[in-house]
Amino acid sequence: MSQISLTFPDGNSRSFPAGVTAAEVAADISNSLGKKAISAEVNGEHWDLAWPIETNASIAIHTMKDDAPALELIRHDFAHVMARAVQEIWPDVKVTIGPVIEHGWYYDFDRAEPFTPEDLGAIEAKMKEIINARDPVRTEVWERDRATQHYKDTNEPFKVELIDAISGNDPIRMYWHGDWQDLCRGPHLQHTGQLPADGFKLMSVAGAYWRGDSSREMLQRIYGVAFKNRQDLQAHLNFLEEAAKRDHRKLGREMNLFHFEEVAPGSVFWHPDGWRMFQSLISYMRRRQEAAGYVEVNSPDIMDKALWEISGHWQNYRENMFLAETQDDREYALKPMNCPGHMMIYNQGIRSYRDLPLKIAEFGKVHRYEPSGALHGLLRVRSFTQDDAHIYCTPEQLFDECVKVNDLILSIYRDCGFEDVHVKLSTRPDNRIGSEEVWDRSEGALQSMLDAEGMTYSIFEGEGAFYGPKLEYVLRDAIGRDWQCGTLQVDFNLPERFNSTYVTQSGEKRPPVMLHRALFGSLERFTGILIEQHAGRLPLWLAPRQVVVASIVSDADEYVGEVVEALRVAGVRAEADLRNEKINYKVREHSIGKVPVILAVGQREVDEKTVTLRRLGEKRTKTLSLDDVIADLVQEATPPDLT
RNA sequence: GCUGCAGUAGCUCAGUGGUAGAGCACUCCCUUGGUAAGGGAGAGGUCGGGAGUUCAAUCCUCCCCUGCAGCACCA
Repeated sequence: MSQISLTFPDGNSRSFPAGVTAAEVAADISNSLGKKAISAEVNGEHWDLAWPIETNASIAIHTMKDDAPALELIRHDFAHVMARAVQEIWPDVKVTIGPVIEHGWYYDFDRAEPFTPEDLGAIEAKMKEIINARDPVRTEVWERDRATQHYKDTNEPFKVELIDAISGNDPIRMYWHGDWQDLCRGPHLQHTGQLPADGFKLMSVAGAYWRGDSSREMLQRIYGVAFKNRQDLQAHLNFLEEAAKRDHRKLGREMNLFHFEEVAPGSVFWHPDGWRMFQSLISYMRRRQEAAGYVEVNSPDIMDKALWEISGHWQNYRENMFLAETQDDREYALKPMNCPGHMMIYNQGIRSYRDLPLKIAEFGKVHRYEPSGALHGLLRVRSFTQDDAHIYCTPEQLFDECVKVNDLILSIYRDCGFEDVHVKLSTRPDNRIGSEEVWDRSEGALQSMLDAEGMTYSIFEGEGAFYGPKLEYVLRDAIGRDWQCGTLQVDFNLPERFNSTYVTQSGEKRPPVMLHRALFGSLERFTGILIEQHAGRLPLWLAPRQVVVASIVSDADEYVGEVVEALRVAGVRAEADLRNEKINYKVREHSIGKVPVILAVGQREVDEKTVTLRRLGEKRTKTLSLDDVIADLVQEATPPDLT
């Protein structure tokens, strides 16, 4: 029998017979490790204890103390145990796939009747039975034909299709949890008793397309969360509860920022305070862009179909456009994007290489008929304001301009309180315009910039815009859903479609390279994310209501007026609350409204010409001279780019 | 758009085959109270829209609209 050499994390190597299992290796190291082992890492691959090792390899043994592999196994075994429970209760249900996701797993089932909340309770109970039974887990590699025939015999058509999709080189692996079998690449635990019976919870049922394809069957997906123990589970459930309080739709109501109406689904009615926050962001961005050499323009909201035919939107994007009906026989559309308007501005007059890079910016409101199911508060709307800009430059300037945009985005996000930003590079989609060579150049420009800047990013094949690849700067909402905010896109196509040119040094006409970029992305979405990020407790410069001056006794009313006036003169947004209510009541109400600073004024403050300051969320109060408070607040309310 | 769930006062929600209730918010009165709800009174609803079943529909059925969760989509 041939021998192989296994190298352990400490650098030592030992010789084992080829085909030794990870379980045998663990037991060989020590009895206790043999008992505690749950899986291994072999040459970087998560390895089932039962799998044989055939070649020289590096190996590490995992126990339940290793969080990442332990949770991976627990969640994956839960997926199987849940599927088994479902099929034990409803034998006719067809199984499909059940992967591990963040915090848990899901499993997709094909069943005629919907799962109800009561069903979830029954499934949970059955799962606990399976866990208590401590059924052994075992695995075998099967021949393709045998596996296919097996699933035909057991009437599991989805599994047959899955086997077809497994590449010829990969083993077709079967797993059993007790007598229940599933096709699975593994690895898994050793028996169902290793699962924490009080560490999981079934969360929800929702529809999901088979293989993510909207033309295929809609299955029923059951989501579960799982942790190593009851405490971790409870901590997660608490987190979700807390996150729900940060939902911008709820805070938007409590802070009286905006609302939605049935007459305009997906469009925002901004209230005075919400609009103030919105305008603070625009003012800030306007200053940042001016400092970065942009010029601001404004282009029409409604333009003739002819323009959209040139840009390609009519052919590629019409189902998402709002069309405008009029008395005349021309066809108009509301702009879904600002770029064609900017092309018209670029094309006025003759451009010289001396004009480049030309950076045209617009706070442009665009309208897109988004699918009804996609709408989501401020985060996905049908009309929104982009902090849009198009940079026209020479091919030689392209790289530097990409670097500048990247730096600007990161700087702005930092100012707004976002430190970690996920960057996605989306490459050429199936539905696209432009030659392969142009796409190569565009994608290359973005990627080389990212590499040069030392950014970490992930690549999403085929998810680019129809006219060019894009970088997406992604921020997370309160419960961990990702939203694209900033974007940077390279476009060699539009300038050609619009016959845009500039005159080079040698006097010939060339099409410029065009960059599409938005930093906030959508002001509406960014506002929503900001609210969730700060749980409504916005930094003073963004808070629509900065200070409320509240009287404690009516004898202080006149002085309250003086304090408000002094604050306003100093540029701080202040308002008086003279209502005939107790200070407790006023504090509670303005706290719910997320007013950052409450200045309470009673007889004492009147006599001493002071104010008593209370910060949102703090119990502690401080009595200070009015002048000191104003100086501090003015400083604090200054936007980060002006400090 | 798809699957499932929901829509009753401004908000949060209860309720019934015989045209409706609570708390908070709102208005008025009393109260001048020191940091997250002081007391009382009053006003407020075509029960999302339409059709059907029924002597009678907010309640049952169907269609539509809107929202929520997920999927698909997201230039």
